[in-house]
Amino acid sequence: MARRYDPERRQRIIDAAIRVVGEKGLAGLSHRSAAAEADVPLGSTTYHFKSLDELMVAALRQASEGFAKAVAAHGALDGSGGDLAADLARVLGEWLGGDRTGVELEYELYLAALRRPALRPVAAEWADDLAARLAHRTDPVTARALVALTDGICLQVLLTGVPYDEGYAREMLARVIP
Amino acid sequence: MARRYDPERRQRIIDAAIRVVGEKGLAGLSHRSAAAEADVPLGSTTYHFKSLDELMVAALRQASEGFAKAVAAHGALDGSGGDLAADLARVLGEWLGGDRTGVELEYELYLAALRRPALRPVAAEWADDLAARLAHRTDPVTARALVALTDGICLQVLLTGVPYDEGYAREMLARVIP
DNA sequence: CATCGTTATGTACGCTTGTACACATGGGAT
DNA sequence: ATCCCATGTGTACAAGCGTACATAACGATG
Repeated sequence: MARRYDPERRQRIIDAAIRVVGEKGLAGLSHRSAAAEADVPLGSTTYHFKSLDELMVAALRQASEGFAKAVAAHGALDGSGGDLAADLARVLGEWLGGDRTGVELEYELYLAALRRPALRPVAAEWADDLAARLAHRTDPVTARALVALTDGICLQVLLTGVPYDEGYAREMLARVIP
Repeated sequence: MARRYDPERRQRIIDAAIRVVGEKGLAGLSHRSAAAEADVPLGSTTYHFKSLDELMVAALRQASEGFAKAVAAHGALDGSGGDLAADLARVLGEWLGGDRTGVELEYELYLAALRRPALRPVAAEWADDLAARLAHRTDPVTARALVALTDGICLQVLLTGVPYDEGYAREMLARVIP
């Protein structure tokens, strides 16, 4: 048989699951679809992830961590001075500008977390991470409000099809910063 | 046979679908679950709603209209003077305070629209309706930002389990109002 | 080399799903 | 009275699902 004793089998399944969610949505993720995408037999996914929730948690956690690292690597939010609202608006623009797979995946996580308690810590973790990052440049209370407004703006863009308006976002974010 | 030629059959199915979504989530809605809840045979739901999307749109549209009417009847946002931020924060508090079925259903609709284009007009309609209502007390641009911040705050409450803090909401909403 | 536990694989079972379709029924038009 | 057609009903089918499980293959350990 091909590819037996694959030391990175589990990781490859997670990567495949992320691709599946990105393409077909969370509802399209199953043991079978992940297995097909990863090119492994069905039994392999059920072995590494006893329940489907387990696979979902692993995939979504890795996806959101990946995003967090991308933002961190970008570094736009790390500077201690300057215009925080403008920086955040620019990061949002870049996030929403290119491939939206990551964005949609993030909010799909939100949606799923509403009904699946197992995912709630993952969603909360992501929001807390961004809030903590913002708290370096403002107070924690304001940071949380910025996260909330950010979420709302992204949802509006994703749902209405209206293109992202960086100037508008910057102004509204600036209003929240005291 | 019982209850043949039921003139409100279609309506009863929609009501049942809303109850199903409230209890089991959007993922739990199927022709069969709605039929069982409405106490009608399977063929009846497939007759009145050719596709499942059709049933979902009908149910969620009615649910969001119901919410809009409830807010309108409350009248807290209609006054021309006073503290808009406080009023909005209070309405949110009442919405989030009691039975959260309606809230969860609303945001389930919101987030599900990300992947189901059929639902997007319904979600956009709901947001536009709230924005229009707020625009009576402030400018349209600010109104949209208030909707965004509102959405973000609600999501944070729903996803993190942190109790709703009306004072915090009022202050952050007030910052957005110029 | 023998043994053991981990990892891998294929298959099977029971269940739910969307959808199609043939048939029944009765109200309204003629 | 008769016919038509919208409405109602039951059943069947193929597909997809999660999960369980018996078996096989390997690495490590003795």
